[in-house]
Amino acid sequence: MPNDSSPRARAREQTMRDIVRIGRAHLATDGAAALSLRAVARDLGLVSSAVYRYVASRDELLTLLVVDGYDELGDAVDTALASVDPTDFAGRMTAIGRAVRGWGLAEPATYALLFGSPVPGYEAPAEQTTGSGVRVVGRLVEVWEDAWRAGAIAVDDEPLKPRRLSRDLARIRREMGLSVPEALIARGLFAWAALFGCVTWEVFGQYGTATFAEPADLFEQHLAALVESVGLA
Amino acid sequence: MPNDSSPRARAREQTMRDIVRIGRAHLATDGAAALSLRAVARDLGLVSSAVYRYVASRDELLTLLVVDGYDELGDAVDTALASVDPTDFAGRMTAIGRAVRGWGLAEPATYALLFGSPVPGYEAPAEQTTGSGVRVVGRLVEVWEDAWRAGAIAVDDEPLKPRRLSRDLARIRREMGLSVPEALIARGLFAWAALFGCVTWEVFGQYGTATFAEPADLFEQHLAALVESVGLA
DNA sequence: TCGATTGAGAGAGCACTGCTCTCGTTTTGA
DNA sequence: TCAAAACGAGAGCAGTGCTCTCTCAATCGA
Repeated sequence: MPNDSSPRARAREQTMRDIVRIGRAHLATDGAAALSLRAVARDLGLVSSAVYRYVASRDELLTLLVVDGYDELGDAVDTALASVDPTDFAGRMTAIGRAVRGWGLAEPATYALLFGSPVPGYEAPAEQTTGSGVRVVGRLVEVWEDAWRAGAIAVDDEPLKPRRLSRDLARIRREMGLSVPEALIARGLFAWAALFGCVTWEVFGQYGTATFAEPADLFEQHLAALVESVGLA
Repeated sequence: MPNDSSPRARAREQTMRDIVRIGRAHLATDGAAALSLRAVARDLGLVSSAVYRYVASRDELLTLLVVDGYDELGDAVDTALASVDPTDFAGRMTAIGRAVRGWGLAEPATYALLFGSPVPGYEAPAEQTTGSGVRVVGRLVEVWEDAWRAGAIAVDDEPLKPRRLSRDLARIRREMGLSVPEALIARGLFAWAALFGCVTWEVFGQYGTATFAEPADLFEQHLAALVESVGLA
């Protein structure tokens, strides 16, 4: 086993970084389905079989890019949150939404890899991706939890119907150590899915022929609806 | 030119139907990216080059499947609407939502083709797909328009800010001949994107490890939030 | 009815893909 | 110093989309 700081180990790390970098570039220009290990190898100046020393398969390269994407999105959200007053709960939620939209529009191919169609025959291995994948929703939950504790959210505190749903939500509440009521968890799950729905709609061009001078204006309206949907002022 | 009802023409139509049918089967089992003209040809008992007599390219087969999918989804929505009291506006909107979710869960691969990542290098030709693609949102608009005319929707009738957004919404209103106020158009666009966001989240498994005894229960909560978001009782 | 045109299918072939295997060469750690 | 490990190259297999040419049958006009 080579030492961690041996020339060979450092060269290996550099090659790994190059593979991810070139892979990201191909992803951005050609999309996930067209991502080719052979093309990455060519750009690296290697023969195709050589990259299999670093990446076990095309799917593993996809996993690397998935983790890379989740991390970058998480960083974008955290950066946006850094300049928001922590007691401005609606502002924090809005900032998260804007950050997700901004990153999605800037990196549509990676966004599609994370939130678009599952690549057939490929399932992102949970142990490698969930850690980075839950960062955004984690930040959202933090906002709702903080807002609830501060009494800034108006929502019913009664159990939802039917009881089996109430049980599931209560279990999630317990497992995550939350103090927000069940109804807010349900509303949070809605807001989470709806937020990405709005961003996906715009990134994938599903609005179709409807054109807007400044699409961000419409998104701000959507954000207001999202903030409203969880009972934030 | 062969007659429209000549044996050759009828055989050709049958072969076209077979191609779409087999293509749908492969789509369902292997996904869009793995859709292979050669495999379709094998299942048809033809050599690969022969199917090019019917379908110009793999992308054209995808287009056929896109149109087929939009039509099937539109039929599902129309069927669901047929058994709803037309004056029950919230019920109509709920029925549309349930139909979209039900179809998406039943046909995840086709759903992914329509609402997931755009296939790289492939853009669905608008002239062939938009006709079927706007059916669902068309039904939604009908509900909101009817509800507004019946006075069943509570929403501000003042122009939205900024003015450039107001102009765009007013233009859409004029072009579609709507009587609903601008704010309701914006809320409708939100509800549209959010609805498909919720369905996509479930079809693509983005809820992750959070499990529900009956996911439909959660979706019903989401539907309530959607109905609420457009100002319907 | 006959000849020309058209459509359909088969087969070969090109360039590409993911991936495996073997073969030398270089670097590493004991 | 030397065996082991890592590395890169190359060949090869099976699959892909797509094009080209060939043959044969169906169709249509005169």
